[in-house]
Amino acid sequence: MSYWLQVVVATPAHSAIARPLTYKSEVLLCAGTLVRVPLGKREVLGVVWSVLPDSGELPEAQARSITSVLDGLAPLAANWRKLVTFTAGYYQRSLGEVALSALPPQLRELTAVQLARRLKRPTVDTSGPQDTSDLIALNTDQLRVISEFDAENLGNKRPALLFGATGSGKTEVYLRIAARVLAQDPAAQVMVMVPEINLTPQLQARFEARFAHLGRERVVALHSGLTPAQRLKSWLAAHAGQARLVLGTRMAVLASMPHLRLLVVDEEHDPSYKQQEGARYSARDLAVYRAKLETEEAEPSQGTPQVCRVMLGSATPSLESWQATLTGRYQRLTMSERIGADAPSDQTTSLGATFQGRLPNVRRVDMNHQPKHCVIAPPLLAAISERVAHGEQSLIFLNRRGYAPVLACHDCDWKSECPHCSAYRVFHKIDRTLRCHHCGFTERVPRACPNCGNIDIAPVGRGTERLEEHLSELLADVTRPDGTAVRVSRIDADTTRLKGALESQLASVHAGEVDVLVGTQMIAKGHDFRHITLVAAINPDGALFSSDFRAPERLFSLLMQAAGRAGRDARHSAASEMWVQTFHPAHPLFAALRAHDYPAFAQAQLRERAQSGLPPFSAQALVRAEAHTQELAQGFLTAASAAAHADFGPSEGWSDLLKQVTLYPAVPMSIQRVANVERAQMLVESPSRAALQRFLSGWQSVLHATRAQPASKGLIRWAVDVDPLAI
DNA sequence: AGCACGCCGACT
DNA sequence: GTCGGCGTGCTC
Repeated sequence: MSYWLQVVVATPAHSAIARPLTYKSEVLLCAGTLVRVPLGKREVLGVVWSVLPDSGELPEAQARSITSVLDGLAPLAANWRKLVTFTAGYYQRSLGEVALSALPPQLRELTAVQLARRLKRPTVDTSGPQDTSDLIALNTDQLRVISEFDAENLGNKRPALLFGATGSGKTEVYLRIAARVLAQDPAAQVMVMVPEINLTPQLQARFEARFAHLGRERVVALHSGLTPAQRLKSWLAAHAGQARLVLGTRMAVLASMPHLRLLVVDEEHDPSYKQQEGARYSARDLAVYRAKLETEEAEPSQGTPQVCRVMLGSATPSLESWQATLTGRYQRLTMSERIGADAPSDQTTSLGATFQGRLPNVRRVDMNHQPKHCVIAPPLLAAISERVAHGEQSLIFLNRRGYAPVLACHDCDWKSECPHCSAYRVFHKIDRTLRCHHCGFTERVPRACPNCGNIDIAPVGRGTERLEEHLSELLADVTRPDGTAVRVSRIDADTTRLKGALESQLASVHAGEVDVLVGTQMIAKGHDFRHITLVAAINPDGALFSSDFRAPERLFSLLMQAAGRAGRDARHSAASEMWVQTFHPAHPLFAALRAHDYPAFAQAQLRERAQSGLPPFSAQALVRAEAHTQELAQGFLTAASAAAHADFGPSEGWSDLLKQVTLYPAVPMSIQRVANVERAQMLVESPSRAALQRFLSGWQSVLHATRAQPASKGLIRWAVDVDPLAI
């Protein structure tokens, strides 16, 4: 007697296999069981998706038998499979791709025997003392938002958005609500997500200290910075229910957590929650969906209903989440106090209410009234000098690494273009190279113009490397209080390439070994520099008139976050400043920034978005195509668009659906060619998210059929990006 | 994605 | 004469 199993395996969306494959088994296995199955000449990991009474459409003889069962592992729960099914459907990818990418990579290599050996290792449960900081009083804001959050447990259990400025004590709120969920139910699990790996160690230490009483290994991290073995270990602990709290990046949202009762998404506006390859999911949006999935409706006969809440937190929420609080779909929790000062970190202090930290004063520098071509306006330079003389630190932002974005010949029109991309190569003075930031192509800087032989080739524009050099020259005569010379330093992706480099450079800033720190946005996030009293944005104007409608939102968030770096130390906070150099000082974005008024900024942005029918007032998807010629890439998209309109819609009501969906013409992507591949994209938009979803599902087969046409020969790949962040 | 099969250039 | 380039096609 054989059983017929539907098994999902890791097949990419491009392959014809989008649905589960049928295998034979001599033993009955339940859905969610992990198995190893033969696929072609290989043996791969698969997940049993369902059990069938027969082999279905497939002739029985063609079905192969499963190789082995990973029976040491509990089957993946129904809710996990529902989450994967939703993710695959919503983001237009195959079930197998989503399911298998949610499992730790090492699980694919392990045989059943190796896994059994791994699982046998006992975990020592050594409880530690409870963190005494639990005894520290919360401020009134924190107490209020927690009780508001709790009140929803009895109501409609909406997702909550915790809106609170940098340093208002959001982390302590997360800790408290997590602690209570864990205490109420000895099996309960909590997931806390952060945008970047950089931010996990300090947060992990804080969570581990607070939950030490639960025992060792009850708090685990899950992110791409872990070794394969660590990742497997964390995943297994979460899957077995052993780990009570999982701290992770976006990938963690798909982890198996059978007793999940709370999800926290810190810095929910952060773009890194959107996966940028493969299944392009938004971990924040999936967290909201997952909480809903895990919240069972109370069954009359049963006792307490199972509740899983989700809390999103930000000082500058995404406009999507903010809009949801305006319509009442999300619960808004506001914290307006900034905790000051004397606390060891941004956590609560009994003095919080008395010594409230103040947000820095924002100063706009009108660059129209400054000397031509100056990089640092004289008043800003004077302010920085003064800070140095007082022994205070300054932070200078420029979102462009390298020495200069372009190298150009003065005689002919040669510029440092990348031969493989439609972009300029950036001049890096430190190793005298020209580097393409898109494909990585690197060459030594030529001595003379490769085109005309002229020696006079010069850098155009400024990056962090050049700004650091420039500032060192400008500040050469400035001395510190002890009479020693000023110390200018730089932190960006180039200076932190080596492992541990970021940590050591941050430590050097903390130790006061740096007076002026130059850097890209990577230093705006999370790092708590206590002695910085001046923050300056050198050239933020680019985002004001960008073709990307989300650019102002990102800029506002970045500047608010940067401003939050200044004056966290109460001794200086009254005098701390955020400087913004701009040619458009009257821009409303800066007015809102000056007032630290996110709600005003959001209101203005949402009004514009509503008028233009942009998200969150519409739903978007992008189809991207790559080919060796731009014509072919665009041709594929145009053909797929035409096929969607041709009268052979895949389902009933297709033409009505089309009326609710706009397909824009195919256009080259903003960087048209990368590594000698031409890229094109097409925007699909609808006022209704549901209509867009139905359209994309129906269109999927049309896209595959278009790909199979002879005209599409030479197309390298295509993919759909649902809810894209950049257009 | 892997891993095959399948036709055209520089090598022991 | 072969080794190997990666274009095209299949995997229950």
